[in-house]
Amino acid sequence: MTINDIAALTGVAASTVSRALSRPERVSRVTRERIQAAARQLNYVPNTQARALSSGRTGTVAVLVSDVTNPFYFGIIRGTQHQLRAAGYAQLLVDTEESPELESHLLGKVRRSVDGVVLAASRLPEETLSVIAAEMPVITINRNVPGVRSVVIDSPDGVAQATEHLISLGHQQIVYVGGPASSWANEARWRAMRGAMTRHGLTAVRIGPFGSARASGTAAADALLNTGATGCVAFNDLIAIGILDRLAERGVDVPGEISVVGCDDIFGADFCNPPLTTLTAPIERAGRVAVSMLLEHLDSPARKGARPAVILPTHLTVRQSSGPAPQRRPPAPRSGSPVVQ
Amino acid sequence: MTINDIAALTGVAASTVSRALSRPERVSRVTRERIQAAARQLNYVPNTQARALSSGRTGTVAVLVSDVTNPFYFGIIRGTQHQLRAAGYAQLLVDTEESPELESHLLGKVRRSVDGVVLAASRLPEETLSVIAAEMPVITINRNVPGVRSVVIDSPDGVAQATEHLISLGHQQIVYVGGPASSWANEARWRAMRGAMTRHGLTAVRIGPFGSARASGTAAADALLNTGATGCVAFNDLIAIGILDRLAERGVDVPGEISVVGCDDIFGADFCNPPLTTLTAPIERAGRVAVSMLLEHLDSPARKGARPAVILPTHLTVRQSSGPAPQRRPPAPRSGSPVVQ
DNA sequence: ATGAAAGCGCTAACAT
DNA sequence: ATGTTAGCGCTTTCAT
Repeated sequence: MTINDIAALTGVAASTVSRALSRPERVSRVTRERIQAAARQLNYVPNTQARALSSGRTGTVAVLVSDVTNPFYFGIIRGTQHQLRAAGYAQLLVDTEESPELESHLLGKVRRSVDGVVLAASRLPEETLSVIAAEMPVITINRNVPGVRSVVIDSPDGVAQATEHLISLGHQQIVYVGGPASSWANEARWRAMRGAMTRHGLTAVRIGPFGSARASGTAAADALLNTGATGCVAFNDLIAIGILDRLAERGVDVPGEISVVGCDDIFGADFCNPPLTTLTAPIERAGRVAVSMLLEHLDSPARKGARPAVILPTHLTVRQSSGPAPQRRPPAPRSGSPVVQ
Repeated sequence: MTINDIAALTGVAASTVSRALSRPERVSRVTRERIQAAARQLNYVPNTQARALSSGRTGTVAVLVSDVTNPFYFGIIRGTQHQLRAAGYAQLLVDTEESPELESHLLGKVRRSVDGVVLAASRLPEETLSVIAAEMPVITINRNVPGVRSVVIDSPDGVAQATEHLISLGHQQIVYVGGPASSWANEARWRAMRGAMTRHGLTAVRIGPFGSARASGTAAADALLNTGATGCVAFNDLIAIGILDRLAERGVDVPGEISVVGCDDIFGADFCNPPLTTLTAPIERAGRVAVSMLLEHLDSPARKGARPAVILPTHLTVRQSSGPAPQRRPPAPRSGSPVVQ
């Protein structure tokens, strides 16, 4: 089933069939309708590869995530999937496994197979990113590099809010539980927290880095207790939930003895125990916006400057893992050695 | 950067370059190394489209899920992603949005763009599935159709275990909370539960169908209370967690007044409140095995009969949402009209 | 408005 | 073992 079959059936040239199907306006109404009818009748489906080979456009967009295992990306993937589908694009899902090398390698591999790329949480250095963005349409999520279109979720602002929230509850010693060292968002969140603390004459403490996994919460919770803090803001909900697990295991009451605030509001944050106070991020929307911007750029690469970066707001969702600071000084560090930076 | 550039640089024919890169053993050692060196130096990346167009193989596998939003599929996607990557394949992720029409349409669209398809929870009728499987390499997950390779998670067996578990705790009135009507797994689970109940001289009751979403749990919980049952097994964890939400909202104690058992053991089932007793399914493994079987078939379509279907065992994980049946007769139905089938 | 013809980059016979 | 020659199915000049 090729355009040639349709051409034979309708008695026109293959090129006319091609036009009727790709640029209907360039063909007379009657032939167009005849061709389209034949195509429908023959149940014709264009061959993507052939089309791509001659036109250079693949109708596919790659979405790179650093870890398919992380629920945060599920939200992103939902958003991209939704928007891509609506525009008739296919989605190539790629897991870079937190490795800059792999990311760069895979990017090279898919380069010719896609029209553009959504980089959700790239681990690549700035320069590399700039170079890549110059070679192909790229949009990053939660990563701000000059000259590269991006959508970033304003978690830093949210982290500041979260910090104020804890401070207003009487907490004085608040710890930032750091995420992966290579994460751009991690640094941004830490800076925001430190800033907020400083504005209140307090000193922020940071522990970590920890991996973005629930299991990391164990070590994080132990380190956290060791600091003697009464509250913490974790890099993300996964770690926060892990901290909750460990704290329960060690018999520490949340929020009675210690308040825990997460980040992102992933699936599960509202039904864990206690339900997690967290920064609600428009994750799915970030995915959708990223794709919109990318496709917008694909359609008119001319307007280079248009919407180079959009920032999506977050808000604090207070649930039950945060509460007033304990009245009495928290007990001294319990055990183990500090992991304070 | 094409094979022609490499050919020019090394002074051989393009076809030799092609061979050196795709079937290294068919080229003399020296030329092969010379070519490979040149390819590396020029940073050559083969054009997937062109390769696909002439060879018919795309190096891509489509994974169709009925709803990217459902955490169950995250597990599947992880598994397929992992295994596909290991074999050097790319993964095209497709969401069929629970619609058989859309599924069939998208299948037609991607048909020529992929080497094979993994159908995770197909909503297509048997005949359609048979037809498609005859036309292209297909493997289904949790869907058993004669003549179609499949990997099915033995949840029915698990549901039987779960039912016995509840019976052994003294429950007599146990309800099956049904999932989507179009789900093959849903029917299989219901049959398993009914069978187990019958073996113990009890009568199973089914409510539903409900959609595979946490929000469905609200209606499900209300209908459940209305039956006066002391225990239930839900089609999946998403619904079960939704039931837990609603039960808490209505002040019903779990497992004191009613026991809730889920199915699949998705992310979150272990940290919801109370932690969910559920059937632990090897979800990720199902994805991996599906891909292995598919690729195995792609490599040697000859052995048609090899491993036509594999069944993956499940096991019951007892947590805190199930317990002894309440001593006294449960209170009479509370409100609303029954949704009993 | 339509047709003819030349490729896109690669693989796959067929020769040598 | 390597070179030659056709295409794969489509888009896209360039003619008409």
